[in-house]
Amino acid sequence: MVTTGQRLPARARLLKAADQVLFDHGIRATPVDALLQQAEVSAATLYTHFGSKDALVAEALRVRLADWQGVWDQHIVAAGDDMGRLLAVFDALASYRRDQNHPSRWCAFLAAATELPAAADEISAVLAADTELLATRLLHFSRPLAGARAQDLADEVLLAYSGTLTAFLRGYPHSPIDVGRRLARSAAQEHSRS
Amino acid sequence: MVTTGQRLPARARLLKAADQVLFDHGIRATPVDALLQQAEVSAATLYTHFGSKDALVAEALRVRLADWQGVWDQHIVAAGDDMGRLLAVFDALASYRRDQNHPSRWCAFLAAATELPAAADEISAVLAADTELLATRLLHFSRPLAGARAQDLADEVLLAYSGTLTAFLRGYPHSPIDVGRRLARSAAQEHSRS
DNA sequence: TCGAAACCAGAACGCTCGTTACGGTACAGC
DNA sequence: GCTGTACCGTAACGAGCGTTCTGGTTTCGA
Repeated sequence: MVTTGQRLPARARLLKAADQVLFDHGIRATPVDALLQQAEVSAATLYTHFGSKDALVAEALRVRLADWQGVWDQHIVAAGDDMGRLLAVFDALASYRRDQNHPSRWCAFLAAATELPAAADEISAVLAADTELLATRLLHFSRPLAGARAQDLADEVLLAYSGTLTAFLRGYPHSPIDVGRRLARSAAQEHSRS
Repeated sequence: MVTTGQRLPARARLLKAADQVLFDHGIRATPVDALLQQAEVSAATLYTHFGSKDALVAEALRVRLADWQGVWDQHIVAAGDDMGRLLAVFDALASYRRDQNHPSRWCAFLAAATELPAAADEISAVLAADTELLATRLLHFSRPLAGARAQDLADEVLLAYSGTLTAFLRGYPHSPIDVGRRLARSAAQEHSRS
């Protein structure tokens, strides 16, 4: 969190602007000029740093994934018990969305995969990495709660999490994170009961 | 299901082609020419019938919503009990995806809203209609199972359903419909227990 | 102080795409 | 047979966008 009045270097400004504009108004709907204007950067600078709009998008997505992972980490260590660690992904989502001062329509990775179906592997790879991260961690946290059926529970929590994200796009229901957490908790209880 | 060798009229061919191509390769990624080629129709015909690509997209989405609703209807009447009616949406989804001979990446309405964020109201209205349909019906079927907390249950099932759709986009988990159904069932049981 | 590297504004290029225009053909109803 | 309607293939237009180019200015370490 840099709070000095110093201007960030051009590359950082571009990434920040991309994160702010791209995932709110839409990736394809945002022309390069809008990014340049937001970042107060010239076109030549963008292309010397990144080479193409797609490459900038990919890098912005990677940064975002790393940020999101960091926020999730914090909520995992702050959790008190096994159930708390499993459900930490929902607290992290609430925290991540609260902390970013610019809105995101829903999930940058899912949106990118939808908007750029034939995109370079670089871009779709970030969604794959996000899914991989979710699947691995949720399986890990499911084990102490569901034992042999941990995989089933992990799949269910991943679905609840994805459903929460999609609810932002639908604009319904109104507190999707609460609903998703409830859903995940009842799934966990269902598995730990048997 | 027309099985005659007769060629469909141009308007119907266009709608069919739109449904086949648009929601697989992506709406923005599919140029008008690809639709014309698939439908074996000239450009002039498209524009006399629909006026614009966006209008064709909107109409194709409306047709799709009506089709989907019809499939869902069938599975509702075929269901045997309250729980079956609530979960019929998952059976309908499985049936709908099986019956269409062309693949859909995930959900046409959610994809359209993502790809065309600033689209004419016509297009975003279809996602709103889909959400409205889901919310209304799920609330209706939740009542006999959850009574006063029917709204909570309906919200949860909608999230499970949305999560299932999103899982297709992620490519994970591998049988999202089964996972979604399990999630919805345990939510329903949780509510009927209390 | 010098020189290189980073950066700027703006114009220009080339391509894609949605849309329209043009001239011609098949065919239904009167 | 005539006429109008629906449709065809193709060419052209115009706008938007990603990318590159040009020429000049700032920044900053040696």
